[in-house]
Amino acid sequence: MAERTHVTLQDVARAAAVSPATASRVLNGTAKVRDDLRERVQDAAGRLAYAPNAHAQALAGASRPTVGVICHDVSDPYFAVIARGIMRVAGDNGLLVMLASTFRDADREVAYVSMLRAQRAPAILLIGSGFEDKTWERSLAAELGPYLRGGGRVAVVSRHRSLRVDSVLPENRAGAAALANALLEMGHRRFAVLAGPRALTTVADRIAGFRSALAGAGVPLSEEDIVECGFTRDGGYAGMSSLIDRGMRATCVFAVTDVMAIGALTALRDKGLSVPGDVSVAGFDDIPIVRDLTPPLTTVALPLEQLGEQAMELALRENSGRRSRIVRVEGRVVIRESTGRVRS
Amino acid sequence: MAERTHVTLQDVARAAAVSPATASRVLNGTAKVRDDLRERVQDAAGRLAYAPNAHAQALAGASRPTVGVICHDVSDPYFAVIARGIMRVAGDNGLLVMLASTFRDADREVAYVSMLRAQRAPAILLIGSGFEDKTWERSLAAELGPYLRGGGRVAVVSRHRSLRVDSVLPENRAGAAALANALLEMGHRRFAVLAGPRALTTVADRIAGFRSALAGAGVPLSEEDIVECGFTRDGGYAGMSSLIDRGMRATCVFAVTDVMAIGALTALRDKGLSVPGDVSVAGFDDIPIVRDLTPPLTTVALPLEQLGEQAMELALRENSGRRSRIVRVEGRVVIRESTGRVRS
DNA sequence: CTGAAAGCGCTTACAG
DNA sequence: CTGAAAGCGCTTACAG
Repeated sequence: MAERTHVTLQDVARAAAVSPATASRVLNGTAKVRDDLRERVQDAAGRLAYAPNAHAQALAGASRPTVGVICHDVSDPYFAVIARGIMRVAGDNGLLVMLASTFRDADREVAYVSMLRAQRAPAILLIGSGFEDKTWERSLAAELGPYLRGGGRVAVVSRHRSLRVDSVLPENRAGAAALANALLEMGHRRFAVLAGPRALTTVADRIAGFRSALAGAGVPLSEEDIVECGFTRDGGYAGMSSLIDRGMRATCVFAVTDVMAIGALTALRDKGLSVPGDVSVAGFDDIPIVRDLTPPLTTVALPLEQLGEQAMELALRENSGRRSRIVRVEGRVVIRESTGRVRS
Repeated sequence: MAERTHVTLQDVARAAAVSPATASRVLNGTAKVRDDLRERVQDAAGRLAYAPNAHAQALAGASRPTVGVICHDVSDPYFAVIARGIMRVAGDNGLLVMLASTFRDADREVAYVSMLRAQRAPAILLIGSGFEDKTWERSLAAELGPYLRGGGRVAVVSRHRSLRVDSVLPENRAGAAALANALLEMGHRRFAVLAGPRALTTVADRIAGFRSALAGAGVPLSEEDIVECGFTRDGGYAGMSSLIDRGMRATCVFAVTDVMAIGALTALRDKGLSVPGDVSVAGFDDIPIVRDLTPPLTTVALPLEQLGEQAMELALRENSGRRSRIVRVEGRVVIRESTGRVRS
């Protein structure tokens, strides 16, 4: 490998025949400098293609303008929309944003937090449901605590409360309950649920909300009606397929995320079943693509972009109180053509 | 804001009653240290929740394990799959990956490169078509050149060659030509193209390939048959809508990306036209979601994940030669149900 | 306004 | 094996 050789402030100062201090002041605009010196410095910097060493700057006390955002998978459309909101607010505040995917690997998540902490990033955002996992939470808290005490800002979206940091929380229970009520209203009485891992708080909350609304109407939802499958499009496909294979009795299937519902719809198509003719399907989140499906998907719409905006704003705005702030965000049931009335 | 106060190596060393040098050696495992000292250091570090300052480490010469990846929009499914490939290879090599979205803003792109350069990231990857824009290219080259000379690694995907860096290039012309031939074979003779900005090299190449294959068969493609619209799902929707409104004569529409084709399909559905009954639709890229559309989309499949893997590998593998390396990647036509034969 | 100097928190030869 | 010291490249009081 070629020698790593960099142009330094020293080099620029020397070329401009000024002190490093003066060169620094010119390049950062932190103080008035005589015109001719300023020009010489700018000239030299341009000529030498000088790029300041961010590490040295940071070490010397300059502030870092790059916030870190950690999610499970940037390619998940749910996250993608949230990220857009985060970046909008960050951009408005002159901040750059760098994203990382953990693929739900706890170690990797801690590694990213640790790296961001080591880099003294001004803020860290954690997006997406956490696991009900004490060990994981503890090692995460072990990173986050000192980071916060050191002046770092943290905000999370959809994360279990026990982290005790500023949070944006979708009303998963209420949203799922509202959806259940809408489906009951359409005449459905036999349901199945495509669930992701139950240890995910988001999954648990959505199932609980859905189930309690059904219970309120005297409609049971047994454990057999709940298929636990991957929290992905392929998971939804597999879950729906097995549901069909074992002889589904449900008139309506609730997939706990739109992404899973997409897989479910394709599984139904592949098995030759029609939606909503043979069975109705509903999801949760309202990611943009569901409008392009055939039929368009009934779902609980979360203001995803706002979720991201609010999280970034929480991280930006000083928390004057002594306890963590929580912003709760409501979902709204959107009925589209993937669900139909039951002919009685 | 709370005082930013951090635990330093000094603090750990003091607490363990050793020198900073020894503490450093223990924490990095760079040299043998007597067992009792080692334990004292590890104890102290744990107790104080010590996190090394990455800036100081970097400045002192340690290597940085985080590569930067810059794309137009992480939420674009095309990029998402490529990113997965990048991350797989990076993970195998013990590297962390941070992603950034530019939203096609040249200034922002340069800002990210500059930041990564300032941070002395070991490698920078640029993903996605560039504009045919000299000014942009120049300012980018002004950052990349010194970065490379300083020992940084750069690799790009789908980027115009003039940057003169290691590249992974999909065979856009050949792929589009093969698609055109397949469609001709199905009996189509009247085509329309939904194109993104012509200044994007990817768009220009795909149109050129498509058109030249048609020309080879004596089928003209006039400028009026090409609708220039946004390089997004909404662009495809708008482009298709206007095509319909002005009285489309084509039997087959080629959208230069799958993402645009998705919008086109929905526009057709909204106008009450059936695919492929009334009109056939084809895309390019083969992003995963197109299998879930109804009907599934005919397209040119690019091995997207491999594109990312190869780019990361280029950045990792020393370039012994004096010129930049180019990896060309072929597309493969995949006929699905969104295209049909023309009954003659 | 400008410069010399100290200091940010590490790592790594260099001595012992 | 261990420690004192120099140095990485900046910024910012502190003097002038």
